[in-house]
Amino acid sequence: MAHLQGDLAKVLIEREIKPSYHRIRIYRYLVENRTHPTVEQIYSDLQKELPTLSKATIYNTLKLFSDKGIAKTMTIEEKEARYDIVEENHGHFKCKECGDIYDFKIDIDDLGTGDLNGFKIDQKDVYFKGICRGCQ
Amino acid sequence: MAHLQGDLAKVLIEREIKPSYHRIRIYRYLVENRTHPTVEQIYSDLQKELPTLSKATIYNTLKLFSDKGIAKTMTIEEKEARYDIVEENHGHFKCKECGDIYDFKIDIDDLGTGDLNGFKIDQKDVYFKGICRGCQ
DNA sequence: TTCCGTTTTGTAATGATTACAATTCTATAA
DNA sequence: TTATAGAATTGTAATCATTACAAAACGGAA
Repeated sequence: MAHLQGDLAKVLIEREIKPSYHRIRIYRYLVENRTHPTVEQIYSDLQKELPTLSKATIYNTLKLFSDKGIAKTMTIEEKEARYDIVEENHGHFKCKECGDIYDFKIDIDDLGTGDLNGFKIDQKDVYFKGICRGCQ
Repeated sequence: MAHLQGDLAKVLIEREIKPSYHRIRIYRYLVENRTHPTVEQIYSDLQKELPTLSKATIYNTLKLFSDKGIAKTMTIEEKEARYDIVEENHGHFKCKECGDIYDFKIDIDDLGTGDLNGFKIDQKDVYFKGICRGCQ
């Protein structure tokens, strides 16, 4: 436990992220709080110990983490909702480059319901992200 | 084709949606444009033919359609992004009632890559929605 | 036609996110 | 140790999708 900060710093360095103090603390927060926190939550919790922390830093840092692959955003990365006629058995692929969204066939019901016993599942969505053929 | 409006109206009535003219036109737009349109796109396209159409109506109507199950929103219904440490093989279940998000085990790589030949897939996300055990 | 409830409109408010310039920090070299 | 350059952080203002809400328009029943 004594080397926690150091261990975390190592992870950042491996991913080519300079381990500044704030970055380490934000990363540590994510590791210790597996609760899908919002920026707001991260901010209000960490501010108790880091009074000068600003939201802008959190946004910057999370964006950096996402780019480097050690954290990810849980929305499909849209601030604008998009709408769809209800239709079964397809997933959505979003190209990071051109932003286009492609449908692809997938049997979503093949997905087991995992360990969701007793849960009522109304909707199943599968989202992939990457680079489409045309943008490679 | 002559009865298009009427056919669409029937679908709405089946779902207990009073088929007002604007509602039919918005539904028709979704049926004819399988392009995951945004509210902005729906608005600017439909406005050419329906000059008095307002965005508020589109928001209202899409919300109604979603509630009645004939359309769906393609985001996980959050305006606030949530963050996650990168970790493999779990999906996210969001309870519509309490808003909590649960992880569940799933082998996402079991999902075939569908017909995405030549696409580079960086990230695969599975989102379920419904009612959790505690809220039933 | 009149009336009532529903739908639609327009605008103002909200709230997350981004942009950006100014400030602070950090590591390295003199 | 001090100076300096580049990176990180801050704070605030701007942006933009979405929601709230009251007023107006609409539509069907009597």
